[in-house]
Amino acid sequence: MSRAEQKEKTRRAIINAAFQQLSADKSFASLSLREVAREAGIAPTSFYRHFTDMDELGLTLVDEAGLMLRQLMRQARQRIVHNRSVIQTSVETFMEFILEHSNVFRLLLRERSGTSPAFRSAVAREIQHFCAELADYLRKENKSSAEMALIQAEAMVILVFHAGADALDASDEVRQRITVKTIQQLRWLAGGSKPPAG
Amino acid sequence: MSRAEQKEKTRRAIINAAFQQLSADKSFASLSLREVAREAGIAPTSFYRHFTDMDELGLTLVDEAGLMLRQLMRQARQRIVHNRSVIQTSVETFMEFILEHSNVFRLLLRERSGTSPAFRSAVAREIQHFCAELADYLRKENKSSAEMALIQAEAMVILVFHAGADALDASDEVRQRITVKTIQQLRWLAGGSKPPAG
DNA sequence: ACATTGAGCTTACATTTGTAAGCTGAAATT
DNA sequence: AATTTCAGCTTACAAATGTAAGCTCAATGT
Repeated sequence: MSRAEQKEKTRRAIINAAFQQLSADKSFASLSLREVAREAGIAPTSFYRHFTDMDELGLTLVDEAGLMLRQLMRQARQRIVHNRSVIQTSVETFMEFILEHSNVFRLLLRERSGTSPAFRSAVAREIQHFCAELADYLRKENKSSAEMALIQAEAMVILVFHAGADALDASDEVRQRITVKTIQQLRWLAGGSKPPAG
Repeated sequence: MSRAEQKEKTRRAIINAAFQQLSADKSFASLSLREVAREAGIAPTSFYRHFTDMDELGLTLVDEAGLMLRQLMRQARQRIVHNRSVIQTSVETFMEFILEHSNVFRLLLRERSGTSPAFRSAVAREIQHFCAELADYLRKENKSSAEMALIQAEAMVILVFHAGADALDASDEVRQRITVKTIQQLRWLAGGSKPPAG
């Protein structure tokens, strides 16, 4: 294995170790460099060959999370075409998606209002991308102004993220209830002037 | 000073110290027992005369926060009677209120999706009270079902809390924009079937 | 072929943390 | 007046943390 390959592999190991340690009971701030290094299978000091800081690692994780958001968006769009209600499909897709990438979404939700300014703005940027894409869709769909569409999208994203985070800790049954609830909330936002049924 | 009085005073000193150390850049989880004790002006080990744990202190803070929510609710209601739009008055009241108790609201928002299950459920309980009261109001106002009213209230509370936390770090001008945005979002939730103006 | 590079290692150290053990002195009780 | 209680103190320690210094040795460059 080439040196560059090996280095990349270790880098991934660090990133994956960090993601793995993130959970319902463990925030990024509570991770220690040593713990991450241990999980990644390297010496604590070797960490510095890849990141100057835990903060730098954190920002990398946020970037990674942004990627997943875009992946989620694509997946949702694909399903929308040949299905029923847009909102229902989107929320259900979201719920399925976060089950596979739970820690990513918890990271975003927490660091959005977390303690590090650098993190907050990095997360804000990623979520803004996501909102902007959603707003674009809404604007075309509803023929609303760009400004209103963005405000609408932001509200939707916050609600869905929160609902998602709640759903992660819930039983299947409760998750189903959360999904229904969220769909209802989004329908109101989508413009209560429309008839309630999908 | 009686012994009981003195003890209560120290207890308050600890609680206040904790609240003071909470800020945009410092979450509860990142507080240390020693730091809090130092700020409260007592020896680290004296802390245990009042709380068995940092966790127990944290739950006390959450209770305190619940109290403030009720206070906020009262204040908002008073203003509603002799004013214009309910939503606008409420959001503006909220924004003013959190400027005075910023750390309290940050605590609630963070621990709502934070790392400790005990905290999460404590916060959830307090916020549920708040939501329930709001839902009750909405139900009477809109003649909607209790279930729908609660779902509506929950969405409103999440949006307002997030907006509030964002507003805390913003300039007056940006805060104004956030307020307007939030009012718009709540109007949609309140039932888009009504005419848009207040 | 030899020299350089650099990823990962070991060792080491100063800090900070939570908390155990036990003392003190003033308030409360008898 | 004598005794008990207990809030707060000092001292002490083990564990964990971030990170500096410097070694190793295989992959690269010449």
